[in-house]
Parts: sequence; C-alpha cells; structure tokens
Amino acid sequence: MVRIRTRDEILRVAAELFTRYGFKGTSLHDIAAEVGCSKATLLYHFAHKDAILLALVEPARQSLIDLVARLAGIDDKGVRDAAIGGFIDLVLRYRREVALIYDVTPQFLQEPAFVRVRELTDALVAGFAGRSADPDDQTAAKVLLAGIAAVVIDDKRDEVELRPALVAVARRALIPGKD
Amino acid sequence: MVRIRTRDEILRVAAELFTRYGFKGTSLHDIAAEVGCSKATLLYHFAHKDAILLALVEPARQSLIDLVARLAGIDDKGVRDAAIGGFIDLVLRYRREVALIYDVTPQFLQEPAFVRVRELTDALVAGFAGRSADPDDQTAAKVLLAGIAAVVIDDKRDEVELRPALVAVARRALIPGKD
DNA sequence: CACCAACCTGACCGCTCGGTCAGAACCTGA
DNA sequence: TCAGGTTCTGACCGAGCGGTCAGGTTGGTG
Repeated sequence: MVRIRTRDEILRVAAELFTRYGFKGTSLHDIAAEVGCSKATLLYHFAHKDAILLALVEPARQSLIDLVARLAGIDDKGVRDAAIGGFIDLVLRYRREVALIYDVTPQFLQEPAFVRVRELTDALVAGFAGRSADPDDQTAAKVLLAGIAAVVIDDKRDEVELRPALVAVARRALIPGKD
Repeated sequence: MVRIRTRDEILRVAAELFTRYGFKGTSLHDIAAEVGCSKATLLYHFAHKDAILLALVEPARQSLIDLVARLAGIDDKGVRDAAIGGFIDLVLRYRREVALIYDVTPQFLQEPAFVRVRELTDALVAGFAGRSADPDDQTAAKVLLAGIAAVVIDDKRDEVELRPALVAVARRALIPGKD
C-alpha cells in the first residue's frame, strides 16, 4: 500500500483553502492544521509553497495548451465557434483552478512555468475575435473571455445550465469569423 | 514654497503600489519608503493599512451608489442602456480604483464599508439584464459586467477608443429591455 | 529478524509584517 | 519670546510567515 495519500490530501485541502482565502491568505500552517500533519511534512512533499499551487493548476494549464494547439489548425471561418466552445468547456471543467489562477495573477505570471499563459490567452483572444485585426473586435473578445471566466468562478449555477447560456452570449457578442 | 500634503502623497503612492503589486503585496514599509517618510507617519494619518485602501476606493464606491440610485428611477425599457452607459463611464473614470477593488475581493467584501457593494453590483446585474427574470439573461449580464471591468483594468487602450467598443459589445450581447 | 528507504516531526531560524509609543521637530498665533 | 497643537520619527513589539534540519517512526523486503 503506497503512502501517497498524504500528498493527495495536501492538494485537496490546499485547493479548498486557496479557493476560500486566496493563495496569500492561506499559510502553510493553515494547510497543515487542516490536513492533520506538520508543516514540515508539506515541505517534504512539495519543495515550496508555490509548488503546491503549480501542481494544482498544472492539469488546467495543460488543457489550455491543448486547446490553443487545436485552434491553430482551424481556419478563420470556424475558429470563433471552436474557441468559444473549447474555452467554455475548459473553464467549466476546471472551475476551481481557474479561480486560483485569477487569484494569483499577476504575481505568478512571470513564474517560469507561467510565462506562457499570457501568450496562450492572447491566442484565445485572437480565436474569440475570429482572428480579426480590428481592435474593437479584440476588445470584445477580451470582454467575453474575462467575463466568462469570472462568471464560472463565482456563479453557483450548474454547468449544464451555464454552458448554453455562456455559449449564447458569446455568439451574440462576437462577430462571426469571415472566410 | 508649497507644502505638499503628506496625506495626499501617501494616497498617491499607495494607489500606485497597490495597483502594481496588489494590496497584500505592498507593505507599509514600501509605501513609506516611496513617500520618503516613516512608517509611523502613515499610521498617524491613517488608523490602519485598510483605511488607506478604503480612502482610495471611497469616491468610486460613492459613484456606484449614485449610479444604482439613478437606475432605480428608470423604467424597464430604458434601464439596460442606462446601465451600460453609466457603468462604462464609471469604470473608465475610476479604472485604478476598480482594479484595487477586484484585487482585494473577496477578502474585503465583508468589511463594514463594503457589505453593500455586493448588493450594488446585484442591482447593476439586474439593470444589464433589463430587469429580466430569465437566469440566462442574468448570466449574460454578469459576463458583460465582469468582462468590461476586467478589460478596463488591464487594457492599455485610451478610454475614447475603449468606450464605444465596450458599449457596442454590451449592446450586442444583452437582450434589449421590454416595455 | 535486521535493514533501509520513504515518510514524518518538533524545534528552530531569519525575516517581514502591521501596529504602538514616547518624545522630537515644526508651525503659528499671542 | 513662549505656549500649544499638529506633524513626524526611531526604536521597539508580538505575531506570523516560509523554510531548514537533525533525528524519530514506519512499513516493506531480503
């Protein structure tokens, strides 16, 4: 029986506390107390406090990378709808992780593992804008991108209800891609 | 020789540093060093660190109260456009303050001076949704509200360019008010 | 059994934080 | 000139932070 349970428990508790009190608002002591282990144990499993956050957020980051790669292979005509659907699916699947990333931005944006997040979201903005060069289209794309993320973070509606509502508002707000 | 009011200078510097490093990421020592005074001087002018933030944000909060009051006097047919225009004007006028509020939420949301902010934004959501009871309309309203605020916070475009773009995307995305 | 690596801990460290306090320096009007 | 309120400060405080370390505990394996 592998004793990896403690590590998972740390991640579970950390996600909960980071979500509730923010990253800076949660101390290693808080996490350790909730897990029921010592602070030193946390730092046995994770090199730094930051490493806990990175581990929590990594799956979402990987999904974002995948999404952007997928969008790169789609023509201008279809990219808007693919971006909308893909992004909404992603943030609904990783609601908690999205909240964590938003909480910790921009301080973590220059973390080596995170430098790419900015360019990833830039690619997403381009997708939302149907690769339009018009600044107003890009502004609209940013509004929707940030707005959807924000709603997903703190709205209590179920994702089954939320998804069509989010897709609908994005489709209404964003200019369709040209061919 | 004009005596620069230390209190004003503290607020100026604090706004700058809070914006750049966040509220928690800025210490009283940092502010004092930048102002060129002692930490004790800060606490002579402001009872607590929180009081500095509250003072910075107060004008924006008052404007929000005024806006919500104004919307209450408008009928369902016109409330959507009034809310859109009023909110966009407000966040463009108080870009920095909006950024501060978003940085510090939700920790400050239960501050006595801030308890009302949540209900104020709820009123705005209702306005954006043209007072519709449809949850999807309210979701759309939340997306636009949060999205506009987020864009205003970190977009570098001039407000003269930004305003029409923001109004346009909001009009497109939100259902017109019925009569 | 003994051994060893993985796992865990209490005690401790250096540092920064927000905040306090007694008193110095600085006006300003009498 | 002096008095007295306003403004400012260095020294200090207790608490909390992330992180280290030497050593104890545990459980599987030969």
